[in-house]
Order: sequence, then structure tokens, then C-alpha cells
Amino acid sequence: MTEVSSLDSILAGTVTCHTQEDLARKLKEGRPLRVKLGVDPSSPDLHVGHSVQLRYLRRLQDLGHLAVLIVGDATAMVGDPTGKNATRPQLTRDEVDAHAETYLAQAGLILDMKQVEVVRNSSWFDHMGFMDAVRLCGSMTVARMLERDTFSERHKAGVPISMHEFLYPLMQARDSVEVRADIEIGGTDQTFNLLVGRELMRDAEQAPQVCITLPLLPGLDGVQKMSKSLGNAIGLTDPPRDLFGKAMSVPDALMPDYFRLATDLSEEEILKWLEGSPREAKGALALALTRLYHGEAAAKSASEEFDRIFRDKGLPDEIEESSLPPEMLVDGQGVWLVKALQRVGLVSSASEARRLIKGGGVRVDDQRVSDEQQHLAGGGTYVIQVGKRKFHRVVVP
RNA sequence: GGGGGAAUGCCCGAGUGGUUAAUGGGGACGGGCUGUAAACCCGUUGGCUUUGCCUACGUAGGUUCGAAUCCUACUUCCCCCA
Repeated sequence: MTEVSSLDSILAGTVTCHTQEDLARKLKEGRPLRVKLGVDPSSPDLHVGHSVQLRYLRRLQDLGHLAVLIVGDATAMVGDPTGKNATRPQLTRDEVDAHAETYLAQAGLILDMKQVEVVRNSSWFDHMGFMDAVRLCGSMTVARMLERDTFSERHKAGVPISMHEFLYPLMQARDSVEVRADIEIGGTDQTFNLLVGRELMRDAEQAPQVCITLPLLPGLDGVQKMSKSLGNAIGLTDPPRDLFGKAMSVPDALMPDYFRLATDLSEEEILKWLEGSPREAKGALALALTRLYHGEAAAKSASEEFDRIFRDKGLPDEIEESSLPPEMLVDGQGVWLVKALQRVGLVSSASEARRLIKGGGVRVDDQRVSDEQQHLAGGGTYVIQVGKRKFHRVVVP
């Protein structure tokens, strides 16, 4: 690799880099750089927001560098306070273990797993004593912690901040020392945490890591950053149908971000789509995104199915089917629709089913139901539908 | 350690003894319009065997014909002082 082209290609698509001088110096050494990305196994699935960072990391791998993935199983038990207005629930070791496993499998969808070093940060934190932690705290001042908007806002608003939350940036920084990171990447909201790493590395007489921040992808609500807990995320392992459908519901204004950050379309293609009909562009976006994780064929059929269900108001390819047990039959009337809806999980309570029927949101074999007392006659098979996209086929004994 | 304040439905937040699952907003869901976008309009938003019943206003008791509202204890949080 030539150092000049590498510098440019490393900086492409990034938001900030602290510092370019350090990066240039490291590149000059001509060795593969250790690029650290910490993942917080606080939920079992990766989403398209994570893919921005993973895809960037993959690019660096392709340039010959090594990805160092830190599974933050120790830090997950603390919880990153970034962007949170409340203390996070602490996870148990078992939960974290389970999440770490699925994370790695999912990261493999994007990264070249042959060029990855995976470490759990519990492997050093578990062995640190209390006095080590005290020493770690000594490298940070309260004033600097309180400077952080996330803390100062909470503090001003009277929202409690637990002591251990101050530990998070220090732990993340400590990880950098342990793995001797050359570069650490993260979303722009991670700037502070990344920079603390530089300080701890200097204290440990290591060359400070280069901190690279990447754009954050807004979630489907178009407001907050994509996050599973906010319910605005597109999961990497979502089935093609869901992935495609969620992509279609991205607000128009966010299409450029999604195109550029989450798909592999070229800038020319993207501009071409953005200049045309928004509906067409959205379809191209959804197709490109789905293709990335499920392949061409699955993406195509998801696209066709989407048109069929929502444009032509048809039925999906596959509809989940269940048979109702005979004890649900009410003498001579069949099965009460409300109970059937509840039974197959289309609604969570009978009251909800009644409400939906009242509101005109329930269909049986494409006929809107208006009578709460509607029963499904015995010996038949029916497609029941709630809203526009929930279908279930029930077999009534 | 001392003093003051607060805890209400998914979230924020009214309500301070007597029609009421509890004003309003946000979110979510359903309907209309549509491109499962945005905007807009309407409806719903504790549960059930639903013209009625049950459970709910931090927890546990108490006063009362009657409490989210009053009293006691407990728990948690916030603020001020030290």
C-alpha cells in the first residue's frame, strides 16, 4: 500500500479524524494497522446503523489492515451513558454471552472474519482489582466528565447519574491500551470516549490511537439515531420481506443518507435515483439494502411481494398458518374471531381485538369485519388480516 | 447528618375527598388520502365471559358512606445546607 493513497482512502466517508498527522505517521510504518471497534452486546441483533461502521471497517480490511473487535461484555454490564437520558439496566453475564455470540455471527455478514481479532474485554476487566479501578479513575477529572453534554444535560435536568456510568469511557479507553489499537472507529457520538483512549494510551507510554468518527444513521423515525430499543431499527437479520418493507418506510428526506451510508451503490447511481421519482428511488434503496444481506434473488422477490401486497393489495407469498384446537369451537357457531386473533398472536388481548374490529382494522378473506361477535364457521380455512401487513391463515376444525 | 420537595397510564404531564379507566401533549396502533414517505383528517390506546364486571395513580396499612387526592410507615428519586 502506498501511504498517500491509503490516507485518502482511509479518510473517505469519515466525519473527523484525530489526528491526521498521527495517522500519516502510522501509515508510514508500512505495517497493517490494528483498527479497533467496540461493540456493546446489549441487544442480540446488529442493525443497519451498525453496518455503517462495519462496512467502513471492512474497507480498511480490504486495504490490508486488521479489524480488532472488542466484545464489550464487561462494559455492557455498565452501559454506555452516551445519548441516554436514563441509567441503563445492567445486563447479566448470561445475557451478554448470548448476545456476543449472535453479534459475531452477524458481523460476519459484513467483515472478512479471517482478518479479525476478537477479544472480550472481560478478559482483562475480570482480573482487575478494585485498586486498579481506583487508579483508572485517577486519570480522569470530574470536571471533564461533567463537560460532556450527555452528563451535563442529565445533571441539569435532575436526572440521576450513577457513579459507575463515569467508568464507561475509562473502560473503553482501557480497552485501547490492552489491544494496542492504532485506530479506533466509532459514531460521532463516541468522540469523547474515543479521545479518552488517546490519553490513557499516552499514560501507558503507547502511541495514541487515531480516533475516526463515522456518520450516524438516523432511524426510521427520522429523528433519533438508529437503535433497537427505540424501535426504529432495521435489523441485519430481518427477513427479506421485513428488511425491504422497513427500507420502504424510510422518510424521503433520509434517502441520501441511507443510500450513501448503508448501500454499495455508486455515487452516480445514487444521484440518478435521487433525481427521479421518489417512489422509484425508495424501491432501489430497499432493493440494494436487501440484496446486501439476502442476495439478489431474495431481494427481487421481496420487492415483487411488496408491490403485490401494498400496491395491488394482494397476499404475501407465505402466510403463517395454524389450526385452531377443537375446544375453541362454540356450539354450532364456530370460533369467535376475537379469540382466534388472540390465539394466533395477531393481537395481544381480546380487548385489543375488539378495538381493532370496531376501528375497521380486521379483515377475513379480504372482507372487512364490523361485528365484534363475528365467528369463523367450523370446517373452513380463513385468511385473517390485521392492518395492512399482518396476515395469518387459520384452519377451523 | 439536617431541612424541603416529588413518585400518576408506553413517555411527559394535569388532577389535590364524591359523575368518569383519570384533562392535555407525544409516541404507538387502526381507518381515510397515498408512494407502507411527508403533510393532513378521523378513531383507539388497562383487562375480561364488555349494555356489565374486575384491576389501576411508588409499596403496605389506616381514616371515611366514599381516596390518585387525608393520615402512618416503608421504598426510591430530586433540591438546598453540612
